[in-house]
Amino acid sequence: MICLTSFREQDELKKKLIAYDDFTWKLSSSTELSQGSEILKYVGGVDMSFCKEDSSVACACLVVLELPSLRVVHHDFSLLRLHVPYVPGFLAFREAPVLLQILQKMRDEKHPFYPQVLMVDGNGILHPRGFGLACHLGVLAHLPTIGVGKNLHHVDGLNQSEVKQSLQLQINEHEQTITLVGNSGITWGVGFRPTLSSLKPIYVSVGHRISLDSAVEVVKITCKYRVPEPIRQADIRSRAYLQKHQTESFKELAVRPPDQTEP
DNA sequence: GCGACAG
DNA sequence: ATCTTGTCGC
Repeated sequence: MICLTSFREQDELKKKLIAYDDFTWKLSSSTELSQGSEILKYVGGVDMSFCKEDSSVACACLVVLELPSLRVVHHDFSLLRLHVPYVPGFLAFREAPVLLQILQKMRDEKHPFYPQVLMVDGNGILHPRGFGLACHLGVLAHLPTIGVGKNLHHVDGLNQSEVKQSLQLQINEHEQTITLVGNSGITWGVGFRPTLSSLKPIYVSVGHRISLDSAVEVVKITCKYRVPEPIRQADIRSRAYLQKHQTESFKELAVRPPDQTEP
């Protein structure tokens, strides 16, 4: 049930949104060979998979990859039953709580691989009210986040086929980007074709504490395939975890009939 | 008015 | 999100 409180919560959290670079690390490709300043090394990714038999049973996954090798150095899972439905524009209310929990667990343990930036499968400010899952999670975790959508959320006149057409017209290089400017003139994000073979673009937008330009840079250096590795790995691993623990998870998460106290 | 709408 | 086989290509 989506009501005013959800709407207001997004508005409240949105006041804390930071849409510029607010971190100390640099990309290793950075021109200024930083003396003493840290390099971006640990990139996180989150995703969730759902049970085909019961779509309320889900597995949330957090992975951390090491740059520049793109090797997975950490992963963690959470198997749970969701009680909040998916409603377009309110994805965060369904997925953010678990993802936040997994992140906090890692931070509380003072894990050495705690991510410097997190990639989220879901949009950032590319959202009807400018506050998608990536923003929501970023603000709550106080972590730089990048929104990555595999489909375009139709906002401000933005349209999937037009974006594709525009990218087609670019007879440019291999990887192609197009700035997503809506009817109002607002820049919502970037459409991006990571590889030659991927006709379908991905949609990158600011999550929290990062600029669009930096977000796109990070996406570029993490793309082996169409979907950036951190998200792709979280996707693969959450799905595998769900399948491997399918039998057990059904027992644990099964809805049992209410306890009947025998007289 | 109808349809479209991240995962 | 999930349902789904083969198939073309490096």
